[in-house]
Amino acid sequence: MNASNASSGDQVGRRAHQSRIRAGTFCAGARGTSYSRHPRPPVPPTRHPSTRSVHGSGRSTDHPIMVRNRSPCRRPRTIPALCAICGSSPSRRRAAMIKVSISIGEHKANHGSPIPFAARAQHDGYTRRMCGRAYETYTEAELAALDEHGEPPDIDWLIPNYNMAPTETSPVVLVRDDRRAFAPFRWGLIPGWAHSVEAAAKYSLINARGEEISEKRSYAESFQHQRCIVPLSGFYEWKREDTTKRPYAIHLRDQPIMAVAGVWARWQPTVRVQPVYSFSIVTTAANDFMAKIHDRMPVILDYRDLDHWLDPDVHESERVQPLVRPCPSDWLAAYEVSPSVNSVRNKAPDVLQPLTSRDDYWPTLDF
DNA sequence: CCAGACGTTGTT
DNA sequence: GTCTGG
DNA sequence: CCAGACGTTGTT
DNA sequence: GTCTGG
Repeated sequence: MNASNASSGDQVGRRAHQSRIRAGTFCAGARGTSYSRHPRPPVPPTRHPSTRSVHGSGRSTDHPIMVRNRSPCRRPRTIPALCAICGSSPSRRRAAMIKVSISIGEHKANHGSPIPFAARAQHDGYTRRMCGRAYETYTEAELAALDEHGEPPDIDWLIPNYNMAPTETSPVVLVRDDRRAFAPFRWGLIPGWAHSVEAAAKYSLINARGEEISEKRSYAESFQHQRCIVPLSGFYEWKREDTTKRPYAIHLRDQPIMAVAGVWARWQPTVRVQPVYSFSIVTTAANDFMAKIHDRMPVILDYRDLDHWLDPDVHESERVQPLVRPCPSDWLAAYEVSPSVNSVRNKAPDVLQPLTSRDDYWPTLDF
């Protein structure tokens, strides 16, 4: 039986799927989940993807009741002690300090830059816009292509994810005890020395620029000793034009699985807690095909290079770095999808449906 | 030496 | 505007 | 990547 | 853990 195809079982399947994802454990027992190779998603329901409510809380300071009702018991409104530099509230600073383990002094010291605040926000650019969404619809049988003996892995946690976002769990392939192994890792690298998962997330370690990965403190160790493959059916990329952004699904023309280069890490704050295994996707400049959509792309490896990439004994940058390059353009194809994929909450297969006809499908042969 | 950071993309 | 969570 | 939150106190 | 900045 095929859970993702049965329309009556769709709701149930989806709910179970989501709760499994929410659980966020890396060995969550999603037993016996199977799905077809190329699921035929149901017709997309009409959606209003990004209708944002603009109105405020509905309570303003000049609300008649608020003005009239000045009982003597009421405490005068006090202005919270906002940071004079960044304007952050005490609670926000406290939260930040707890999470990142910084002191008040550090908080203030962080404002040492001579660049005015508004400009600094852009200059420092703690924003995240990158290769940040993917999908995984392959089967155990298809994963055999990544196995060293060409055998399908014996795993019971493989779940289709039509809209995979950072913090979610993905299968990775790595070398463990001298052999390739499949394991469910969290997307977003958490280096072993990170103070917390949240603190690591602040640095947006979901992508590693391949050009400088060996020199970055957050990645160098992983790049040297802990490389992995992230098997993706494809990934989403948003093409920006003027003020619009339209999502595309990008996939291989000839293979159901792209072997994306990744690096992984193990994080274990104390011996009492379970370690968290996580990964980051290595990115590189866009090839000609991808450049039509975006200027960056994940490193997609040739299957013949998997051993080389995964080999923990290969640690010299000169031997690994050559693999970090854009794949040939003619490996790829793409098509536009509905903006419903924008929301990570939309997990149903229909986010993969071509937006209109196949007219906007971009086989590489178009070049 | 110690303290503190450790990142990406896109846009300016 | 900026940060967090998925 | 995008969407959505962004806060406190005191009481259950 | 390792590098950078003061």
